[in-house]
Amino acid sequence: MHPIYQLRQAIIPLVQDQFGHVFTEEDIPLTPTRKEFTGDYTLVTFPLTRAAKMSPDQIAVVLGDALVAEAGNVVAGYNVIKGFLNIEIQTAMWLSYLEAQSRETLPAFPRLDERVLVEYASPNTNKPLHLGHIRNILLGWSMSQILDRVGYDVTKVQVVNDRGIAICKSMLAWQKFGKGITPASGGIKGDHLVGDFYVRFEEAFKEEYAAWQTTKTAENMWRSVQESADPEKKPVSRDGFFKNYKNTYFNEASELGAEAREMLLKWEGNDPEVRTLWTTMNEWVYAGFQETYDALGVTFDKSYYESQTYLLGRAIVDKGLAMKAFYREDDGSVWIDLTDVGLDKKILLRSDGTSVYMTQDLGTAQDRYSDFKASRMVYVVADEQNYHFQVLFAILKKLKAAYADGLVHLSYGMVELPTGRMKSREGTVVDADDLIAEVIREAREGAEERGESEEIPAEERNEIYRKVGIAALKYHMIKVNPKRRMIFDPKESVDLQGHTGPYIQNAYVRIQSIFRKAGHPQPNATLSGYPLQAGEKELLLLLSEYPVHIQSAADQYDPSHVANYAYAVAKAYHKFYHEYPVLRAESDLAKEVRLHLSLVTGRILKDAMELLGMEMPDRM
RNA sequence: GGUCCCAUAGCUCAAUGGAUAGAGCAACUGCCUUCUAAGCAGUAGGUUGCAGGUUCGAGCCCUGCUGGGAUCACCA
Repeated sequence: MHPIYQLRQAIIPLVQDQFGHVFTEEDIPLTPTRKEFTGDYTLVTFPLTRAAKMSPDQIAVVLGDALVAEAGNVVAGYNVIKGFLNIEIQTAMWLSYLEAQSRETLPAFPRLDERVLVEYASPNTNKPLHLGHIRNILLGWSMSQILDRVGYDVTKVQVVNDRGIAICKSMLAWQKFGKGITPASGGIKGDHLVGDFYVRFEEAFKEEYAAWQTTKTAENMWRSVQESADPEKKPVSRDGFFKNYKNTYFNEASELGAEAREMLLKWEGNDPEVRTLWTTMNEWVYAGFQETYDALGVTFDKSYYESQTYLLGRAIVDKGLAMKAFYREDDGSVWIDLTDVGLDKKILLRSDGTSVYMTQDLGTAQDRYSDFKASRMVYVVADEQNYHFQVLFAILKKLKAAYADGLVHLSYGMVELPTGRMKSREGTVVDADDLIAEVIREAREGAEERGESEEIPAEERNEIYRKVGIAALKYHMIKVNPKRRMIFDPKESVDLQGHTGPYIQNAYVRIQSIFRKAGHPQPNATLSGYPLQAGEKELLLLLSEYPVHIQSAADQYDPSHVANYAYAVAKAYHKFYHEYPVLRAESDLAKEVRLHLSLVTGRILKDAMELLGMEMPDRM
């Protein structure tokens, strides 16, 4: 049993008897004692001053004395500094806690018999995955692992945006310029091939548009704009005008635009030829995505495809109208008024009867609920869609959906480069596959420079480089609070030293190395009587906090809590490792205690990293 | 303009309303004949954007301001 649990059990009745104040387990103001003071836990006495009618110091002394007298098996002693009651736990408690921990496997959370669905990664099929997707994927994956660990049944889903004008552009460019190339014939990963044709389309369109701007039609248009310009307003430059006009041109005058839109219409009309091409190219993309997912070590329980869900939501519109939650305008469009909850009015059905993105999401939510009966749904989506999810959740609440109270938008900040936002037009998008290859290469070069792994067989060595490189990348992204906008410096993401994934792996590797030489600790060893030293106790106290950090990561939907905790443990272990010899410990008992500490540390590090999607090598 | 998010060391980030705000990187100094130096120890670096307020106690909560970002489509 965790000493802090017993301490709480001792404190509650004492505080009630002495001061008539009732603490619950959760609101006892008990924190780990800061390093510069002696003690294990600190009770803050200020909240008791009113009930006790005493000064904080007096309260601390009264409680300290009572704890020593009545819970002497738990509390060894105390000191009081400025109203803070620093409590020292009996060493025997810590040793038996360590014994128990090394026998158990991992922190056990009761199963909750509640399903939570996590949506993460919503790629478009016209482009390969990039840095932003990586953040999304890592957050979603680790959040799923963490929710599973604290007791939920987790279902992981992705939404694939596989339809629309964008994929038609790729298809059209492939028809025009592809000469029948396939991923196999061109030796190109499928998602990259399709992405290349998307770029190819944009280039061709840009050329067409530039040529058109020199025509008489364009010239006349520009002239009439100038003539009708409001003299009060700042004049628009010719370039500026045509930049703004680009979309209109695409929709109204462009030949390529017309062809792409025609393709989209054919797609919607189930034209066999277009559908076949669409299926073929999307399959290429999925094979490519799968490679990237494999490299990142993530899986999904189910994929939803926009082509199958984009018409959903009509039934909900009818229901909303029947419930009078929605209303119909004279032109036939359907709206919801959310001004009463501080939002705006939102359209749900256009006047021509077609639906919008929001309607589709309403339908998809309902669809998923009938698929999985999840009481909670977590959407891992970038913060540019905060408003969208506010509205979506508010609508579902108005519709009294059964799952309305369990909706969470795990909103994460956009990933930017030191040079600013990623712009596909400027070629500054960091490709996921390139980045993965780069971090693994960096891990290899780092190891070869050190020249320590030469005796390891090549195959195992490559596996180590992969684990180390991927951990460097993943840890770099997952250690920061999700809602924070992230500046991603590629140079730093391949760092292998300091506050990094490999640093944590290294602590684990040191532990495994000790076990290879000294064997594992005795499962039923008795550790009592050992005088725990400061650095040993510091490590043990930190280890004992693990479940708290998993729980807070789950409660706050923030895996970075686990990441930062794992770093703290690794740091404490590195320090311990340097300070206290294990193989050459001063006594058998000391050696046994340190082996136990190492065992529990290794287990927690490995588990924490697994929750974050990182693998541990045994050697590096 | 409305709404939401962010602002902490030169840079990237931590810090359940609790004590003297911590790490890493970069810089400098030590430590490999000793369990893996991807490590350890140390030096230096701060008016937590500004001004008020609440509190025994504020980086954290409230108000106002400044700066940055997102969003407010019959787009997705």
